[in-house]
Amino acid sequence: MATHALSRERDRYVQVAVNAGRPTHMTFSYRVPPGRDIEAGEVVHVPFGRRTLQGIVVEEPSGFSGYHGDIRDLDPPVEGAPRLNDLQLELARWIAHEYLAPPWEAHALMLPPGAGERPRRLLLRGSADPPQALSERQQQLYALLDETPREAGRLRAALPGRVAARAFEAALAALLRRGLAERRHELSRPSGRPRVVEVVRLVAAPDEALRFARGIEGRRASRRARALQALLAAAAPIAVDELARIARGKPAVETLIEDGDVEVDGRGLVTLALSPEQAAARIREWTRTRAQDAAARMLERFAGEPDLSLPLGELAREFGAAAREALAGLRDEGLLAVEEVLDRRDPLRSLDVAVRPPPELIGEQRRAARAISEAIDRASGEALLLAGVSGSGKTEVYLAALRHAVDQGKRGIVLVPEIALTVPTVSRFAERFPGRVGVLHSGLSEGERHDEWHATARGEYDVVIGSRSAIFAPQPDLGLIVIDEAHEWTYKQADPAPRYDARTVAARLAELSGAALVFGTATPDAERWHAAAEGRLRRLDLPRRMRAVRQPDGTTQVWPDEGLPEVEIVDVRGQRSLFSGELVQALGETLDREEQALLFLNRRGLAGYLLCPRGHSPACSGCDVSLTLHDPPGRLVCHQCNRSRRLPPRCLECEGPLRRARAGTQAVQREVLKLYPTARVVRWDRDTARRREQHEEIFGRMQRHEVDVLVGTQMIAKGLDLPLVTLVGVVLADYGLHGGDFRARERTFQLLEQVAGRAGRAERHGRVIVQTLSPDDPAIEALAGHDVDGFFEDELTWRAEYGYPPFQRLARLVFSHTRGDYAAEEARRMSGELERLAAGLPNIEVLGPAPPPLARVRGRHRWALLVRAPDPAELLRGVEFPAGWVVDIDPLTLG
DNA sequence: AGGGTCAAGGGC
DNA sequence: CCCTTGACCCTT
Repeated sequence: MATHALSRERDRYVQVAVNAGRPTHMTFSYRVPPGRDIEAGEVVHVPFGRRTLQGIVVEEPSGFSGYHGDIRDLDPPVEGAPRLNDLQLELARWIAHEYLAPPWEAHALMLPPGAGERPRRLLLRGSADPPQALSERQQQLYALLDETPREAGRLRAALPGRVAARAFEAALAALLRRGLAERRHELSRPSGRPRVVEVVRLVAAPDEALRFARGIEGRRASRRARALQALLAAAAPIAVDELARIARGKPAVETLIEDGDVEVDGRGLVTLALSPEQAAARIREWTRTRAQDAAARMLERFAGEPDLSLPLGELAREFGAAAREALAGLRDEGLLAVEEVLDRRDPLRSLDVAVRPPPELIGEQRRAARAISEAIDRASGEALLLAGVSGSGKTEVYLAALRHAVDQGKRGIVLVPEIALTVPTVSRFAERFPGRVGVLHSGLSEGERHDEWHATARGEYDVVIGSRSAIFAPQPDLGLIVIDEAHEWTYKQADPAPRYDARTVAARLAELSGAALVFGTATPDAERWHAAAEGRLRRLDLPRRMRAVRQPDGTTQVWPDEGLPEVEIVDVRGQRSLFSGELVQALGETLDREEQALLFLNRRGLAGYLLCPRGHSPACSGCDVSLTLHDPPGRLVCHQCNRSRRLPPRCLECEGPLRRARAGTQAVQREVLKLYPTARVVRWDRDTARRREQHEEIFGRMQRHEVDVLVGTQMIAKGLDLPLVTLVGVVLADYGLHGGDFRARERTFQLLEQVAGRAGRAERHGRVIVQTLSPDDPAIEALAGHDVDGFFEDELTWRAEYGYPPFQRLARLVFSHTRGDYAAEEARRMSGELERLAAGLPNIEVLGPAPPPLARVRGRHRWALLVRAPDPAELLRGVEFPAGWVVDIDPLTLG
């Protein structure tokens, strides 16, 4: 038998990260249909159970999959589907690995906004005969079903009462079994789409269009047109009666005479009063239909302005009701075309900035900018710490470095805390890179986010400014990443997975792309301060405040300023009132000078702790961390190791009475008004401002000096420039110093230093008054001298001793369940399993289970474990976490 | 998530 | 007998 070589195609398989709803830590294998080209990074549709889901191919196809069950085929290619590039893929893989994140969630970070397709379940009425005996719930559901498919979730919500998912599924299953209901699955369209408008454009040559416009003849001649035509053709006078006969009626001729188009002499002879050209135009006008007329006018307009593109919607307004009909004819003639044009939704469209030349940098600013520029040129992914005191001109250094990057044909990403994404910050960048600044943050509409992302991907922006997730902006030719206020906690995503830290991701992205990375802050965080101290991070210092002075010629000159505001520590031990005499007096003087004051009170700590009047707080003997008050059992508990003790009746160190730490900006506001009833006092905290506009409103009022005293929590500490503020009062510095968390001191120091930096930012000298129960605390002493390095030297000594970050890393594991005893049991089981895994390995500790500060959230009981190791993720990677566990690598809070 | 399964308890 | 509810498993 004749045979030919069988080209037996070897099956190829891909691993797909599937968006399966409940996050999965697995990828799934699919066969690539023969003949299909596919590469890692492609967004695909895959069959998954009964449904079709969206997924991302995470590895190049290979000859075998490693999975021994049945393997299904990929669905046909998705038209217009996005695709991750190699860098994005590598970054996503790294995030999944580093943060134990589900692969879909890690990869989806890289997708354009709105690219997600959600699976939808549609239900409709089945063909079976109407119900026999149905339960009440089944009847209710059946009544909601209809011929038109409806989304299951909506039907469930429409049922009377709150119906649990389980109960809904059961009722639905019963209806499906009897053929009373049918279901369909589909994927929603991606919600992120470009907005297009249809515009009309000239496609013919202008003179051709004009020629065509003149050639448009009417189908039926009007009476007046006939008369004019006859006069034109005869080129001689015609008698009135004769003309009336031609025009089929005397009124037409009378109208012509009245309008002055023709003249009649005493002998009754009519002559043309118009030039032949004018007459021809009139004839055309009177013989055209509305559509023909509209067509002619459209052509004349477009011929006169060949680049014109008119939105389809405006056509009727300009050319009358027949414009559409006219357009159809002209499209058929190939003269005009309707094109879809991208209508960019631009969040900065209303931003009106004057382009400003950069100021001359001086001294250390110039050296810092040069060092960053050199790192950009080396393109080796180097990271630098720009440690600049408040007002030292960090932003100018960023701008100079960005300018250098752009001059080298590169681009930048700038991350700022969400709160700083206000008009003033963005304007500063837009002034230097007009039209070349994109923004990406949660305050944008989905459409704006979509358009900004795609504009970025097309390379339209030199600089993209955004919050945490802007680190994933698809900025081509990345040369510089700036992370402003790099100590801010908002850079760590805490809640839904992937729980990544944008600063660590940025470092990885810098390595992968070669971009230089700058962490800018007045108060570094412990990790970066330590890395700089060890030489792993190059540190650039800006130790002096700078003042920009506008010169008469319009340029800006920068001068060193007098220095940081003086910090006065006021010992308020034993004091009963909220304000010390010093603070009352300083406040009065500030108001007299018609300047502004900030009063800061850090009201944090969801669970309370105890504080005696001398500033002592009972601490855990094993963890050196303040104990947290747990009210129902009336005990003090350590949130790290769960050791607990009875409430001591008196302070363990000084026998003083112990009180619950209670704070309140509201009380501060009331106190100010009591002392100075005419002062305009405004409170700025989570209670008074939640949305961006509310923040901007308060900030705006402060800027316009409609406020004398601003009382607030950490919000007032952010890098906002308020030149009239000459007094900063810290009402009580101690609250944050004992927060039941190893990072509480660092956090408090950063906050207080930032708050202190708000005073006297312009030419006016600033004063800072810090009231405290712990004047001898090293954090307070460091604050008095603006001694950031001194603080960290002290802070890191005890962290090293007790094995906290940055010397060890932590992983936080929280299990939550509706049943408290089960939650505790599962936490104990996991703790046991981890202990067994860690046994014999050096340097790994499993702490807990302990109750987190929020031991019950929405009816679910929570228990927490802490793994302390040089790389805790390594230990956890092989562990199976049943539903209900949340794993956070490098958590910033233990809340 | 959304489908299954199984088992136990309840109303007819 | 069938519904309801809870617990659990699987999807390539």
